[in-house]
Amino acid sequence: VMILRSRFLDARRKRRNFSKQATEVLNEYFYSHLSNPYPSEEAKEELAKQCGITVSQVSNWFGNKRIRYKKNIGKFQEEANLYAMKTALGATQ
Amino acid sequence: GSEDKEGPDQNDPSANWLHARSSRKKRCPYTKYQTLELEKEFLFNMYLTRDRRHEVARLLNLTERQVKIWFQNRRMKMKKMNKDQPKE
DNA sequence: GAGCGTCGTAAATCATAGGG
DNA sequence: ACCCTATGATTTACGACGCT
Repeated sequence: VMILRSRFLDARRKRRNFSKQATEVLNEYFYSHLSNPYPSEEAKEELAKQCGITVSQVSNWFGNKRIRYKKNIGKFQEEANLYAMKTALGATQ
Repeated sequence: GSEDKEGPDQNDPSANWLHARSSRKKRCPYTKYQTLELEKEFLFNMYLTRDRRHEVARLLNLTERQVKIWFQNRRMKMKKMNKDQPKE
């Protein structure tokens, strides 16, 4: 009974990690807008479509990313450089 | 020179984002009982009258402001649930 | 013009996924 | 199996702004 109840109450917490590809798309947006990583509603919709997730999930992702990045910039430095290089290469193409 | 680092850092990007919220109350999770009672009240009606808010706050040992904000958040949650999954 | 409404968010916390 | 970190989702608490 307790199991059933807890499952019912927390059903929405069931999750799977996003695909590698989706994470890639989100990170590309995040690091290419690092000075203001706040996508508009339209941008969120576009990202959601590209990633195959909901707009709410995109919002969650950015909320988590911003705070976790800010809390430990050092940990994300490598990732930041990687995506910065990627966009730079894309631009020079 | 001081520019031997890569370009992207330049300044601290996080300092740029949003207000550095100094004096905000730390989030304190409500007890099971408090949440349950708030949910029951919400089921009864989604909007509180002044008197009801006062009463609920007193009963649950929360401030009226906390109760007000809880209802605001709860309404937003309901809206989000309807948006994400219209049924259940 | 004080007061409550929504909207978007920060920050902490929760619950689990995933990997060693 | 166990432990630990990463990660997505949820919960408090506000600021900004709207309406009355």
